[in-house]
Amino acid sequence: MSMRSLYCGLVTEEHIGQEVTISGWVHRRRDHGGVIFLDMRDREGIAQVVFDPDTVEAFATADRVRSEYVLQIKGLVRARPEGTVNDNMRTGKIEILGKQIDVLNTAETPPFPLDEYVDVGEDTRLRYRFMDLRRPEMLNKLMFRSKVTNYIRNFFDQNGFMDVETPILTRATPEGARDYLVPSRTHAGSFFALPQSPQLFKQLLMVSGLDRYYQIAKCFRDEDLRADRQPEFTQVDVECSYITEDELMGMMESLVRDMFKDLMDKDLGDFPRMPYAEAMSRYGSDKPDLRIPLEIVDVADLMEGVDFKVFAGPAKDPKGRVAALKVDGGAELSRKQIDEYTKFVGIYGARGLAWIKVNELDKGAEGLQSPIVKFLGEDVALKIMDRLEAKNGDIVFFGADKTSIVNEALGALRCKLGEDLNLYTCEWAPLWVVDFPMFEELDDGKLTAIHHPFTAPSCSPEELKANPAGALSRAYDMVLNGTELGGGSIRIHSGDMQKAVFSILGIDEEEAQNKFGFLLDALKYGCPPHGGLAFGLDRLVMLMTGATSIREVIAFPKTQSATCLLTQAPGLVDNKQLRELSIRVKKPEAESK
RNA sequence: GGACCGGUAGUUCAGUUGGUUAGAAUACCGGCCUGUCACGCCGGGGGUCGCGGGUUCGAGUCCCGUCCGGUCCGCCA
Repeated sequence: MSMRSLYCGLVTEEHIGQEVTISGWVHRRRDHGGVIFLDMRDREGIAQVVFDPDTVEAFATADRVRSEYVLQIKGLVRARPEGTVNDNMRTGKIEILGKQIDVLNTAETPPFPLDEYVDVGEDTRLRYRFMDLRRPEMLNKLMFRSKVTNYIRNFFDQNGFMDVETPILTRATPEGARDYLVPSRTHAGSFFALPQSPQLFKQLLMVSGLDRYYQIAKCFRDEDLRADRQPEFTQVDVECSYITEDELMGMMESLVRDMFKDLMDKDLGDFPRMPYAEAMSRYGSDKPDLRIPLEIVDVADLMEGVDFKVFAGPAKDPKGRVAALKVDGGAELSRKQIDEYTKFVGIYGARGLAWIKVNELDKGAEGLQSPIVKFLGEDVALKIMDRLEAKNGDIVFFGADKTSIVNEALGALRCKLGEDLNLYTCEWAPLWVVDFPMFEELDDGKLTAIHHPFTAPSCSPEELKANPAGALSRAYDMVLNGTELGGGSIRIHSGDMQKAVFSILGIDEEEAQNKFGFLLDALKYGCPPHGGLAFGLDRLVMLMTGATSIREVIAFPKTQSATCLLTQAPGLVDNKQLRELSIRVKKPEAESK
């Protein structure tokens, strides 16, 4: 005897005339005195059950049940009487005439409404996440996520990839993000770290000859949170032996493209490839949102003799950039809006936001409205308008500062304007960003790896050592709508190259041996050329579902302060547990519950 | 570490220049109602105004501190 013959949401006209058993929650109860309607809800949707006073016992029970009671109902599927069809419901053409109700469980009044008509605060939702996930909107996102992971597993399986689990208890990595640490009981004073990614393990699997590996892997980083960053998140982790960048990018691109086609009927087309330098120059970002047509244009060469103080920036900096961003029709922006954008670029370190409104270009500089034209000189101002192909009604914003500040400020402004003014030219804009530099210079002059120190450069160890700052890497990032979806590279498979990179990063041989000895060892024993990539699964599903935060596609996410409102984690532990781990906590009050 | 926004009934919110007993909608409880579908009508109960100080004759409102939630900067090889 089954508790259910079919899901509420899947009752259709096909079942008319059949006796069915459904089980689910009371979504809504409408009591008309002489007739009672119960909307019954389960994972698949909602069906209306009608109770007639003639069925005395069931009617009495229907009178008594409340929201979110768990019921098993036996009844007869029938077409709704004429004029009572509800076209807004998938099951709106039918109803179930209730014959028998079993109350499987009662429920207290829900802490917040489970319908779509009220936006409940996220803290309340997270405290009662088990109720929040009952909402069809949330259930649908989790069901979609499951479809995505299933699609991914199928894809890799069909392409000859092996799913291998790598350790969660592993070693702290000295570089990169802050580690989550786990104290070892059996080795007092020593700690495991949770993996920031399975990077080194998957490379070792290539040394082992697995040839093609993938894993849907949990990763952990103890850094501050954002809408698209959680301390534990999921990566689709991939690594292949004997593969080129082109093959790898092609395969990953087809995975994403096919998935969008099959799961959402969206055609992403071919992903364009853009060198890092071009992305930075045209969009001020290594993950440009190509839905927005605005571009950043250099204008420094037109400004010989101009005093750069007009930009409220520093005197002309040899490492600096002077660039402009033209917005079609932007002359309509009010002074107040421009002030807000000025404040906005300030977040990124810009000391001001110069602008020129193009009112009547045929009047020459007279037709320009701007606080800076008199400082630029009319001639220079017009040359800039000419280069930007500005026309009446446009506005041009300027950035002049250190290159990184100009890029970040104008890059962010470009995205902000795109959103505010709804300048999007398409729904989906994927691309590959390629030809990343190997290293980036920090303010103290030291070099740091842009990707990670296992990324292969596109030159020999000798060339790398001769000009590390100029070296490009064999790395690639997949970007969709301004979000970095995944990144990867061809890896270093020779010990000499690996040592050369460590040395450039200021890691001496002893330190390298100490921290990465197992990798250097592995490279000695015949490591095949290999490369791979990792997708951010949460971000991918976020974009696919239109969610504005990855918390919306994670069943039990953390708050911005990295706590769980549902379980109250992290929590204090008993002194006994601490003693077993040889740990003493500094603050006395934190030692006891 | 920093900037900004928010915290008032179960929920979503309003609350004027600091001034009577802090309101609305919805949810909840009771009553009525045989075709609703966010049913409707009548009635009722429900408040640590996040917390702690301060100013004041008087604080939801002003000031200081603090906690919580969120967006962002830093951070995230």
